[in-house]
Amino acid sequence: MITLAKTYSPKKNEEKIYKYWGDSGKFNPDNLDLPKNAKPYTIILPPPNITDKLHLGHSSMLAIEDLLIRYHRMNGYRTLWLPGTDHAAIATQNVVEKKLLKEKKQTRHDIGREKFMEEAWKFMKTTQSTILNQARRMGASLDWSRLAFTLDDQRKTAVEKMFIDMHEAGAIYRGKRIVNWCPHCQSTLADDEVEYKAEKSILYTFKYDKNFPITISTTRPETKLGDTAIAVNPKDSRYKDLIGKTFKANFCGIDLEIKIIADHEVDMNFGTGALGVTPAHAIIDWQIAQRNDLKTIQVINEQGKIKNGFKKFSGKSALETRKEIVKKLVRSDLIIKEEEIENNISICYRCNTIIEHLPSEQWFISVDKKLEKLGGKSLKEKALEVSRTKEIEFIPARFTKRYQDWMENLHDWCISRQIWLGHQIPAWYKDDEIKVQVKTPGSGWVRDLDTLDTWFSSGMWTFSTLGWPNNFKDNEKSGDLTKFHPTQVLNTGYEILTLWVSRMIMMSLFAVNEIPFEKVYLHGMILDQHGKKMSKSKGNGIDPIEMIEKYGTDAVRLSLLIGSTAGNDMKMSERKIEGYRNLINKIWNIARFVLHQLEFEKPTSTKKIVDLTSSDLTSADQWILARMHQLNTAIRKDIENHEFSAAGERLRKFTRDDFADWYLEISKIETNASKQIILSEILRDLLRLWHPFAPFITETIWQKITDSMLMIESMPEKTKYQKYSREADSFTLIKQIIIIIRNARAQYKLNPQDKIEVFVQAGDKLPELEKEKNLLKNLKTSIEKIEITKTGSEIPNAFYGQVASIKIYIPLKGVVDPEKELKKLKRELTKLKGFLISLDNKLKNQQFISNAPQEIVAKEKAKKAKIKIKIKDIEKQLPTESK
RNA sequence: GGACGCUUAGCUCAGUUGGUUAGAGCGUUUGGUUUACACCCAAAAGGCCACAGGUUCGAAUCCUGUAGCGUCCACCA
Repeated sequence: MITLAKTYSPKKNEEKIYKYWGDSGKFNPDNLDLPKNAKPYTIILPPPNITDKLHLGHSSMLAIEDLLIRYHRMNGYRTLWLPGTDHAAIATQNVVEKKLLKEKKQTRHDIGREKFMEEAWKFMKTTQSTILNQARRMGASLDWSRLAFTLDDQRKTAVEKMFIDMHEAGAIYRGKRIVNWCPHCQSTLADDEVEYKAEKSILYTFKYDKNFPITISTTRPETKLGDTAIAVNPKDSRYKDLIGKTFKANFCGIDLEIKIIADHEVDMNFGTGALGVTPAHAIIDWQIAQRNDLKTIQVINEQGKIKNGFKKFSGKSALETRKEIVKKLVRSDLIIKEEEIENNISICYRCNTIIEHLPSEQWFISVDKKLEKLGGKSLKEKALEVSRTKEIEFIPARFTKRYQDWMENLHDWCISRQIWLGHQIPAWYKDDEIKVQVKTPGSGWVRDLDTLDTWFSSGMWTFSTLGWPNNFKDNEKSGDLTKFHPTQVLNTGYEILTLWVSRMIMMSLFAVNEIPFEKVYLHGMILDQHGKKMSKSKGNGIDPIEMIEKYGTDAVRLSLLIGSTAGNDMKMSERKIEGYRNLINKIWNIARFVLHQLEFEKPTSTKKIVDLTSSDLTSADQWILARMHQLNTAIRKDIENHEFSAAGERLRKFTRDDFADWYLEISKIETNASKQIILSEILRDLLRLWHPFAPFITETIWQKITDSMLMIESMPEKTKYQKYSREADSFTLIKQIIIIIRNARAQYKLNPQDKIEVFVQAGDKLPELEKEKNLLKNLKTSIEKIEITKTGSEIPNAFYGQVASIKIYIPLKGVVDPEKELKKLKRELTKLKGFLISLDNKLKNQQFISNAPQEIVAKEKAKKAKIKIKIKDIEKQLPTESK
């Protein structure tokens, strides 16, 4: 006989179970016992940044993905979940730099590139092992044999090949552009790595010098040292006469040559309607300069200081210079207005330093260039096409629009970064020559010191992890790439939809000529109980590992899976996790009861569920089997629709309300021969269904009752309980009677020892209820006397009672259908009634059809058609369900 | 400035093509130690579905507007 401890202890079992799974090798799809044509199911884990340990957001991602993976593995798919981590370039470099400064009081420049990288690798190795261990604690069934890192050797080969290929195809070019420059990180930033902070700044309205004919406005007077033009709107009558002329000006001691030009981008209503054009330090100005062939004068250098050649300003910081210039302008009486305005300043997303816009030589990916490789389409066009044709589906669908809007407005992507941590760009320079290749072209050639944007390597993630480029020769896939690409789902937070997802789509289309994934499931953020973002600095974070220690992994997983829907944020609290710990314990006790009650020995049943006939079954048996059928089919639908919360709630409802609270109670009274089969089979199938949600407890119980591994068992057959799907009537009646008795008991405030008499008017159901009389009496109802008759003529027709005894009269009129069936039928009848009324009205009012707009007529027609079909359905049902 | 989302019980949220009386968990109150479980069981209270219009026989659900909250994008000299 098998016994279980009184409460389930996650701590005692989880590590053991995870090791058991891992040792079996079954995380690796190559070790699964599958037919050759088994369909693939692949998820590539979005690689967590290697900067820090995992937070609850990662746990949520792991829970969702592991659920999908386990579900599909149990449904016979060739299931691969591939783990990895991301070197996160700037982010990690900053962390390592901070650490270096704190521990050794050194900067990266003090120790040099090579030494720094040694430190970085040491750091990354430690963090990686922390992250991977955390993933294991979450129960993630990742194929560790395929572990990848965005900066490892295999990925290095892939990244270099990609760069060279794209350069050859003309998709990568080197050019001078205004870039976002972080003076602290000493690097360029991509547009979406720049953040904005609302701040009050002063808008100065002034003239360059006394004789200058036009007044301009700016919040950054120091950049005006590099002005080469003033742009006005061509429609602006105030400046019409000046357009085309060039003026000399002496701006705070610096000589400027200002051309007056017309440009449609200029807003006539802002400031004076005249824009001082500083081509080197503003993006719009740069564009205006390009259009009008203006000179570019760079004022601010890479350190955020004024460049040489600006006399006394040279070498001073931008802010200092601004103050001096303002002072000087005031003294010369050139300032016309100073007003405080609310504007956004750009800051670095990593270090919050104010960004400078500088012209710089950088590497770019061209998103608009038509590429031969893509059949004459540009990366942008291709990436839009796959979302428009629904080749890639976004869940929830509303994110399709966000993706497309963003894609349409995408500019060329600057991919070079002046940092050390990352993939060094495979480009070589000698005098004015550039060669793009990995090995040095010979003596005198110097390699580009820059590294690639971190999204360049993570954008290649779906195929670089599956063996590209080795597995891709002559446009033919081989190996893992054939087996597992395109992947099925990418599950990630909506905040990196644009940052990452879009890049992956472009890179995959270019490299392997196919989409990287079929579906993008976007999950929300995990917030604290007040709806605030969890962050280290606020100290409001919940540490997943701490919660796992306290409540067990299964409870943490359930708290993340149930009660959250795609694309929506979720508030998390410890109390929630505690609630699911209780549910986990309930499952444990259900198993404990089943094993104890039936003195269950393994292996057992000779007969199977499908062999049972209705003569073997009581009404309760039939009812639970019918409920089980509903559960089994609905769960599949839920998971396949990515409605994990609904699936979990359905399971909880069945497990607790139906199975534990009703059926197990009844099995204490009824002891027919089929009980053992039903109890043990439902227990087993419940464990299977729960497994993707709560893998540890289900496997722990499974190990007690079988010799196999639950993780690679099959889900219960879809049709397993089908033959019982319609046999739930009698027990539904019993449930109703008991609920009425319980209500009466509460209403009359009876004590448990108070006895009651019950009279049931059963109508057609008399024979069935007579059979169940015993069950009714024994189901903790304290019924002293029960009388079931066909009609109510010889029994009292009202409640009446005294303190210690009460008689309850329960009329059951005619046929009582299974709740759901009845509800459905009634809904249809209501619709039918409504339709007839509306049809009547519309016939009376013939103008409707002729006057109504086309789309409304069409809608009406569709509605009618729909209802007509329903009427047919009802007509089919009515004879058997007659009233 | 542009786009999107949210507003449902005290709290956290479901609510699937419009359809009898709007659901769940937690919390609260009441009763119960019934031999799987107090990490339990039974029951009760609690909702003008943000507001105002509209479409419809019928609206939490569809449309328009308003307010509050939130997210993303762009960035203004």
